[in-house]
Amino acid sequence: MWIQVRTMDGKETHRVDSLSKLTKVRWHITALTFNGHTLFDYSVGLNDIVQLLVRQQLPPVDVVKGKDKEAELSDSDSGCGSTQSECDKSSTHGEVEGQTAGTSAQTNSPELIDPGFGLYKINELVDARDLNMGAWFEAQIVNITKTPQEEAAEAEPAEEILYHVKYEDYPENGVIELQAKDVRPRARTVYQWHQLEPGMVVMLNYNPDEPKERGYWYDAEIQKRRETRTQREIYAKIILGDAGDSLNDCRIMFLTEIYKIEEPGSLSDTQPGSESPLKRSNGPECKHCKDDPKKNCRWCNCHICGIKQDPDKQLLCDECDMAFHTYCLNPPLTSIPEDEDWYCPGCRNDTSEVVLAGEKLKESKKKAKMASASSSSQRDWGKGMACVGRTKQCTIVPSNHYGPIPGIPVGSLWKFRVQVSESGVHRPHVAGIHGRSNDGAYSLVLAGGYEDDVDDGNEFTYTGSGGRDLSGNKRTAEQSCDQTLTHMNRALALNCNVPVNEKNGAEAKNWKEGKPVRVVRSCKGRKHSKYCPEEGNRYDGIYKVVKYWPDKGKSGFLVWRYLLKRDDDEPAPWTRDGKERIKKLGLTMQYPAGYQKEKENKNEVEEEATPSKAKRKRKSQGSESSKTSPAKSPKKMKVEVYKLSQEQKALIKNDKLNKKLWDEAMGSLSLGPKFLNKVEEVFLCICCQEVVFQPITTECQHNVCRECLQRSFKAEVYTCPACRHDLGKNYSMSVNKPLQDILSQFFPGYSNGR
DNA sequence: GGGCCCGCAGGG
DNA sequence: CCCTGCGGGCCC
Repeated sequence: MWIQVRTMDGKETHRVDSLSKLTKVRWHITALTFNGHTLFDYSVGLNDIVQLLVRQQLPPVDVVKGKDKEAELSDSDSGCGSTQSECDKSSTHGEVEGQTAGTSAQTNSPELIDPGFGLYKINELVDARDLNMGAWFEAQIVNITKTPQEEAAEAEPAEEILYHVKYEDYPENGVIELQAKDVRPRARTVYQWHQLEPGMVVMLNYNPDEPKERGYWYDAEIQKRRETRTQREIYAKIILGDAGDSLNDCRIMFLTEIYKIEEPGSLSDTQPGSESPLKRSNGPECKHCKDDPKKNCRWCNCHICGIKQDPDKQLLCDECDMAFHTYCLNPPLTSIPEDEDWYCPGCRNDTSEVVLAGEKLKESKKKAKMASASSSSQRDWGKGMACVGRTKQCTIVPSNHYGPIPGIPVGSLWKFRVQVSESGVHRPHVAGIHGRSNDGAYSLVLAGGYEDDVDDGNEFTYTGSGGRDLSGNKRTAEQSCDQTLTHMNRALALNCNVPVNEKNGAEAKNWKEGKPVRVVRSCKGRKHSKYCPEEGNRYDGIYKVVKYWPDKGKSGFLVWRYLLKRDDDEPAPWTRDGKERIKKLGLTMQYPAGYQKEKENKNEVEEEATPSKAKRKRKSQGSESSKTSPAKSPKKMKVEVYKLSQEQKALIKNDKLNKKLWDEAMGSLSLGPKFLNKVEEVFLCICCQEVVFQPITTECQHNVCRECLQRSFKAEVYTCPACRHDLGKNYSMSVNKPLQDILSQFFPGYSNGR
């Protein structure tokens, strides 16, 4: 188990591995610590992202008073966060004075004041980088300070100059301290088309979220310049920050607004900042109404009525940042609440669940009921695979799907049951049979849980579940009473091609006509069956129930027994054909992401702990050590190509609208069964993240579920969810039937229940 | 090695 | 919501 911890402003991210339920929370994220509560107390779950709000340690009262409170709280949404952790500031005193002086002076007296150091003057107009997004904004310097000697001494020997700037368009952010590298003279030179060359680094307008729209001003390296008779194109690498994040091959939309990056100090002897260049235009603040004042917009105005009026009666939700008229709420509020934070009805948590600082953790009802609450055991759960949850879910077929899972060949191997569950082959975590008592069983696992079962590979007997006393929060136990033909036992009986008989059992007249059961063999069954794998769990193919009958188990209690027989064209893993096929398909043991195989881990540790001289020598020689450990990577095998049936080929050809996508997918036929993963990926709906159902193929060549697109239109968003191409309010949604047909053929029944 | 017993997932 | 369960790590 791992969790990710990051601060609300995104400035600090920590990944914390190998956690367990009782791991005490003791990370020091800047000034913040938890006082020893456990992750469990905080209901931190698997792969959760934990956001911490960095709070300032309160300085003496007189300092707080003089401060602009807004400026001190980091504001992540406006995109203009401050530069450093607020809590580390110690020299707030003098700065406050400078800040206020600068603020009041700014608008009225543009006179430049030289502080005697640095490259800029107070009141100079500059461009300043926002450190969160890497974009540049027009700003003005309101003060310039040096880092106090004693603070700088430890980190960097040289003293550092801090420029205190105010963003012109974001007065609410207050004054931000920036280093010299994040400040530069205001851009004033626009390049001509013919001046632009690949390799040049310039500043231009780009919108990473919606590349065709106006966005913010980024530094970018020109990669390609193309000119035809009718159009000009520039592609550039957008630089998102000085950490090196960048976006390659971005088509630039605003070619007549590409600015030269001014060198620091380059203007100091002319009249810097005195004449203000034309204001650069950013993208609309609201992408929904494009800042159209005539539109009622539920995103930039009241989220309920969309009307702009009464801004003083609009409450901002501290979670989703939407505005709400006090009188639009249900029930309406008569006044603005006094509390510092306010959450809209959609974001508000049950207040009884919220733990305030210093308050005792409340016991939740669910946890009170969980065994761990009452047990005195101090066992530390959660460090392995015993109690983890799934990290993915199989959605290409529904959970009540009969037959093979598309893309998962016989012989597939997984180390843990949770992975088998993720694959969709056998969904329950622990249970041996997956089924529904009024439908049938979809899969079962042979794990030797009932020792009197016999297994001949092609044919095996299986014992039903139940008849055990599971009190004490157990999952298995000795047989202690009779089993009944209910629940999963009845489900498995229903697979048998004969009317169900709950008293005497029954035998199929034509067993092959029964419902198919996916069978997984686990290494645990190896004690009794040589057909079970030596390690992990293996998918062995489709079996059918030949007959079932009540029997007396070794314990003396009644159990239900089933005889299953293999009925699958794919060869069984233990046959020669099967072994060859496993090789051909390159099937190897799958381990969970990030899972370290124990043996290797141990060897590694041992070697590290007690390195003999000889070993150490060998290690330092490098290449030889890789020879001594057997090649970990399996030999690259040529995988058997995925074979399309004639019908499939015809259906693909029919889907003319998606020819390009199918060409792309077919490029992966050589991946064998993984071809279907590619199809899944190519035809994933960007909204619901499942294979598109009742797909609409848009004019911009994207595929979305009809339902998902309708949902978008209902919210008055009439653009393609994938690329934001405008589809128009009256867009007629017609399902791409050829695509639906071929997808149903690849992923049978995937649309059930959608 | 063997008993204990946890959260999770699924059905009903 | 409740009940069930052919896993699997922890701890003796």
